Order: sequence, then structure tokens, then C-alpha cells
Amino acid sequence: MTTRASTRPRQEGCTASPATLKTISLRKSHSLEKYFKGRFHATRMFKDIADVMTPGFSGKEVRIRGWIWRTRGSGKIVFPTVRDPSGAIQVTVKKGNLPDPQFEDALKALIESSVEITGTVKADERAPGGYEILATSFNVVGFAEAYPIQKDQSEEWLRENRHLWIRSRKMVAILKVRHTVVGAIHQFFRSRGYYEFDPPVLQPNQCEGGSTLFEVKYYDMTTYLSQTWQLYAEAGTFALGKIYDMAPTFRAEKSKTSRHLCEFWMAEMEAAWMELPEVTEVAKEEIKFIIGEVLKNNKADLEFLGRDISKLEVCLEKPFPTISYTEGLDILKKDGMDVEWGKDLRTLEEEGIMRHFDTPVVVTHYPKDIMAFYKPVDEKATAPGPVAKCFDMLAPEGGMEIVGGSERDTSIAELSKYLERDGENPANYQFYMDLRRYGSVPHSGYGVGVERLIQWICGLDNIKDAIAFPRTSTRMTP
RNA sequence: GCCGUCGUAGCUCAGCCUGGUGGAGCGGCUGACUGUUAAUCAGCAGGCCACAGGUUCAAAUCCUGUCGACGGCGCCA
Repeated sequence: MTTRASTRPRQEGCTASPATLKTISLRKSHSLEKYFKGRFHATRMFKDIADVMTPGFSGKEVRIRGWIWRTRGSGKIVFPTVRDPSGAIQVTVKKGNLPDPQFEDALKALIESSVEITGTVKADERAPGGYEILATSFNVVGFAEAYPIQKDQSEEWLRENRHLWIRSRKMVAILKVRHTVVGAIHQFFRSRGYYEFDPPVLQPNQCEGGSTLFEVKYYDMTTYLSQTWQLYAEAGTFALGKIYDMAPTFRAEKSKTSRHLCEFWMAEMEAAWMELPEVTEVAKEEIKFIIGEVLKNNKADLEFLGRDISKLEVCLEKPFPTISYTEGLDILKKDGMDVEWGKDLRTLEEEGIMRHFDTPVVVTHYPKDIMAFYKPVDEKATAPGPVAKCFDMLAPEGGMEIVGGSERDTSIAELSKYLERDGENPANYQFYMDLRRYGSVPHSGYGVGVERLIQWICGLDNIKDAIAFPRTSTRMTP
């Protein structure tokens, strides 16, 4: 910044010569060095709260910092409970153990005030959590105003105040699980030789007929926010072979359900030379791997969320079954739910099928007529009508669709035919057709709804809690 | 897009059916209290009863419309 200022001193209203400016900037950098050094050591002096709540720290003096989570007190003693990202501990502030102004501050500090505390760790049965810190210093860094989130909270109010609600133990637990899920997806694909391949977010065409897209003003033209990476992934897979990505996805449908977002993260893969049977196995392995990582790293978080962990553990032990759409209808028929062959499975029916399973299930070979244009007909399949080489993965406990994928049609004639069926102009898919002209091979891919997966793993009622700042048809704030 | 539920204090709600000067708990503020666990006790402040019309001597309350939030279905990950 100093360099830039010195090149245009007049504009900055500065009359000093360039030489003077140089001297000033040197002096500044000396004090900066001191400043940086000081802060660096300060950071190392503070302990994580979870770490000091162990027998080894009893009787020792520590420094912690965080936010007041709950507080209560009387005239001469205050009990703020302080949280940091690792945990929460009760602090006991007694008048006389620290300077009076600090005691007054401790008494005055409202919930979510930020604090730095020095004191002795003590195991004490009277303290929630079994440990407390007897404060000898209580420094309020930022006094909080009356916190809007109290014990009585409506869903609407919590969403209105999402920027504050993410500090809650519930949201922190979910966000930690999310961190594991996202990391596991990268780890899964990278360790198996997949390349990360990033598609454009602004895309000129829609890909799955019927879905509503968000329009974006692009200079004096119109473009759309991506609702899938697929068309671009198919191009990428003929360059890199096996690819994956995790990216924001946008759907403008006005869905009002507990499992839809307008902006969500989709983890997708695409692989050349891969056909339907193999791609379904990759999807099963991926979901299994993610569950395993969450169970390894987030048991405490799942327990806090009240999740029945045995329902996840069983998914590691047992193979995920694969059934066809037609077999799915047979299962429903035995339960007295008659679905006409050719109709898509609705939420109710998916739920009905999944009542018979305690692991995720892959459902393949849906009727071609109700499937997207790029899902090829399986000539070898035996079914009452033409079926596509496609699959969904349904989660147990409700039958939510967590994965959707397919083999990709390589025939220009077939693709054109079904684009026209959907009222699309094949001419708008020039580059997609090109991929079929220059050495096409069988290839397949699928997408995982990251928030849906998190919703199921955490056992959340609503998908809006699986992401920090949910975007729906009726909410785009905060 | 269709169907349903709900809008009253900063928050959570009662009051509405059967019209007659707007309530409680929590939180905030003031005071008391040296071991609290959602601390307790006393007091104070805080309201365009979503908005707009209508009926009526009189509307938070009855009627009509609008807006907003939430959920179910459809669509999908």
C-alpha cells in the first residue's frame, strides 16, 4: 500500500516527497513486526477448553478465551459458562480473587460477550461437566448486547438469525459433520485416481428438461446458473478419464419441502469406459466411505444430535442392495400399493420401498419415457417397457434420494430424438453432440446431494440445517 | 403450481369461538443475595394485536382482500 501511495501522493492529499514516504514505511514495518510477534505468542498462550477439562490440568493455571454461553450469579459470585469451538466450561468468578472492576464486568457481561480468562482448573462435582476454572483475571473483549436467541425459539426466528444461530451446539455439531463429509468426498476420489475437474457455473443451456433455472444477466445477454456439471463433465472425462467435483448447484423450482434447497452442493463424478453396473458400485463405495469417516471422527457430534448411531453402523456391515424399478413396484404391490408401470416413483412410494431395507438401496432401470434425454435405453433389460441405464440411491428412514446417475447416451440420433421430445432444440447442444463425433466411449456418472446426505447421516428433520446459510424459494437472507 | 396451518411485547405464547380500556413466562434494566445448574426474590420499562378495507355505538376478536412465514404434494440431489 505504501508503494502505491508514493506513486500518487497528490491524489492521496499527501505533500510528502517519495523519500519521506519510504522512511515512514520502514518505521511502520518495525512496529508491525512487533505487533505480529506479540499476537503470535498470545495465541499460543490460550488453551482449548476441551483440553483443560481433563484430570492432567487439575490444579494448573490456564488461559482460555471464548464466548459466554450461559451465565448466572449473585452479588459476590458469578458463574459464566464459556464456550469455544472445542467445548464449554464453567468459570467461577469470586469477588476478591480478581480486581473489582473485572468482577463488575463479569457480573455485567451478557450472553455471547467475548472473554479472555486466566484461572486455576479444578475438578468440582458442582460444575456442569465436572470441571471449572477459578478466575484470577476476567477480561471482557467485547460486551454483547441482549442476545436475540433465548430459550424459546421458533424455527422462523432461528433462520432469521442464522448468522448467530450457527454458534449453537447443534449447528456446530452439524457443521463439524459436514466438514468430515466434504473432506471424505475429496479423499475418496483422489485416492482412487480421479482428477478434480471444475465446470463453469454460468451455463447457456438447461440440461434436464423441465427444471427451472436461475437467470443471470450476462452483459446484454442472458445465461443461467449451473444446475449440474454433467454436460461439461462428459467433455472432461474424455480428457482426464475419471473426474469428480463438488460445486454449488442451483435449482429455481419453488419446492416447499424439508428436503429441497435452491442452492445446494452437489458432489459429482464422471468416468470414461464405465458402464452402469460399475458406476452403481462406485456410488455405494463412496457413501460407505463417507459414513465410515463420519463414524470415525464425529461420534460425539452425532450423539449430541441424538442420532441413533447403530443405524449408520449397519450400513458399514451390510452390502447395499441393487433392485430394478420393476422389482420396486413388486415390493410395493405386496404392501398393497399399486403403481402403474411407467409412472415415476413418488415420495410416498420411495418411502414404501425403503421400509423393507436398513441400508441405502440402488434402484436402476426406470422407464425411459420419464427419464432425461441423455439416459440411454437398455436394450438387454427385461421389463414391461423400454427402460434406461440409470439409477437412484435411496436412503433408509424415509427413502430420500441421495444419489442420482446414469450411463450417458452416445448416439446422436437418440439424443436428438429425446431432446425434441422434451421440446428442446438439438442445435443448442452442439458441443455435447461433438463429444459423440470424436471417439466416444461408454461413460457414466452420478451426483450426490451433499446436504441430503448430511441430513440423513445427522438425522435432521430439515435440510435447511445441513448448510450454514440455506437458500430457498422464500429466503435468501441472512 | 395445488392444498393446509399460522402472523398479538425483543423472544415463546394465552386472549379470538361468545366484540366492551391488551395479558403471562422468558430476556433487558434497577436493587438484594459468596456455589449457581433454565438460580431465586422485589420493582421498572417495553404493543400500529401483519397490512388494507368493511360490519358495528364499539373490532386483537366478526367478514372480505392483500402480504409474509412455515409445512405437505408435485419436481428433484
